[in-house]
Amino acid sequence: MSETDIPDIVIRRLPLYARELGLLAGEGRDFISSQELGQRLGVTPAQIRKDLSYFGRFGKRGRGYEVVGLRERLRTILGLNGRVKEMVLVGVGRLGRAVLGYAGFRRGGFEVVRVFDSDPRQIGQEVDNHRVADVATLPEYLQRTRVAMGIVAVPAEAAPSVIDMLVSGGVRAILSYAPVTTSVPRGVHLRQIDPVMELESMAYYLEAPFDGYVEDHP
Amino acid sequence: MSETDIPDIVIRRLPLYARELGLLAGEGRDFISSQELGQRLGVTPAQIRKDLSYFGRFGKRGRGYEVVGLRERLRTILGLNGRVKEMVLVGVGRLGRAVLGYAGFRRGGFEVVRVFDSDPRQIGQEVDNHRVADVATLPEYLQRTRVAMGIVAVPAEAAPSVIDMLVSGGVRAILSYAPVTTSVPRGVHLRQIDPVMELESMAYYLEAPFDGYVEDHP
DNA sequence: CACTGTGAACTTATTCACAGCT
DNA sequence: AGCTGTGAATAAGTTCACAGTG
Repeated sequence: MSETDIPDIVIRRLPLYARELGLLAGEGRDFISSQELGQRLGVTPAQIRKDLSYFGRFGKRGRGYEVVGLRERLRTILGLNGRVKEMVLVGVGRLGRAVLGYAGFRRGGFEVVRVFDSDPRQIGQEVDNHRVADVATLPEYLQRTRVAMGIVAVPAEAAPSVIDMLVSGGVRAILSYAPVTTSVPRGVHLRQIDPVMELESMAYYLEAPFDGYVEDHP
Repeated sequence: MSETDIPDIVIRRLPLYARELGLLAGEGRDFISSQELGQRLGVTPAQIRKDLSYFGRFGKRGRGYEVVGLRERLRTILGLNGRVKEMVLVGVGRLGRAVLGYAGFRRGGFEVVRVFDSDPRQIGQEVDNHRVADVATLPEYLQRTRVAMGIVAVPAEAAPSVIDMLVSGGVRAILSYAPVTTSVPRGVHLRQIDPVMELESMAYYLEAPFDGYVEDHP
């Protein structure tokens, strides 16, 4: 059972489960059934059980899942129980600074270890305890350190070339905030966060603001 | 053909198409085939054609799609060609301020029209040209203005109650940055942005950092 | 006996493949 | 000739339903 035969959509739900189990642990809860966990997450119990079954048998029949234990298992599966995951950040404009200051990364076990920018006015500045490095030094840095994750917070125009640099440098997981599609080789994982696209798609449901868009159907 | 029989997954791709068409228009491109558009977006041409066919026949056989025209059509379908979409923002901590300062919303035709917080130290302050209002006044404000979209940038603990207030006030599209699952009634659309979850799921692919997670399989 | 784990059934989504236009 | 638009075929994902078990 190699990791690649597990659907990505399943992998993406694991952090959701882990997150909720963390909350449950905080509430002092010992066991939880797929039924109740599903209710809290808006997911069917069968889906949770099926998802977990890709990785093993973690439940106790008649009892459910041990909250802390399952959370640990999931974090181990995700590779999150080793040391902090180091990331580079490219772009320290408004957005990059917000990312750098976001405490959630640190709390989740991710840490920005070096920040880069191409703007001469930024390079050399101190931002949130990081000296901003010239993006020209990024390849050398990646070569040397083998950092495997990167965050892209540069304008759309700059994003493709930045992403190329990251990929060439061996970065295999990239989170991009730039509103542009960029292709990456197989084996490299790129996730985009674009709040505007989320809003745009929700706008569709606000009302039928148009009528007869099918008027030219035969 | 009511809007509700179009799969949500199709609706979510429309902004992606519209975004790319905007870029193409900027490049002065007149027509594009589903083939080439698909290549640029990492989507199959058949998928693009099928998606568009839910709404009408927008292409010219032998030529492809008229770039500006299709973009306008898509934006109209999404309800984005009317006036600016007004939103409330709840939470003006670090994250909320970053959201407020993000120029992409304005560019995309979305505007934060009022900001709220529960922290007495924030209430009354001026943030990015907005006077921060007490979240206690949110219900009254929604009642009066009928603003239909909201952004939630409060800590996880506070998010469920804030989301409830928005829903009660008639907000039907909510973008939440809080790392917590909250259920909303049918008809209300909630999208969550959680960069940590994205990173966590990508971490899985970084390497097989574990071996034998199936050791207790039969 | 209340739950999990899981094949089988079903549903949804994607891709194929080609007729039909321009 | 080169593309779209679309039913039909295929693939992927979800849910059912129930045997098995602590």
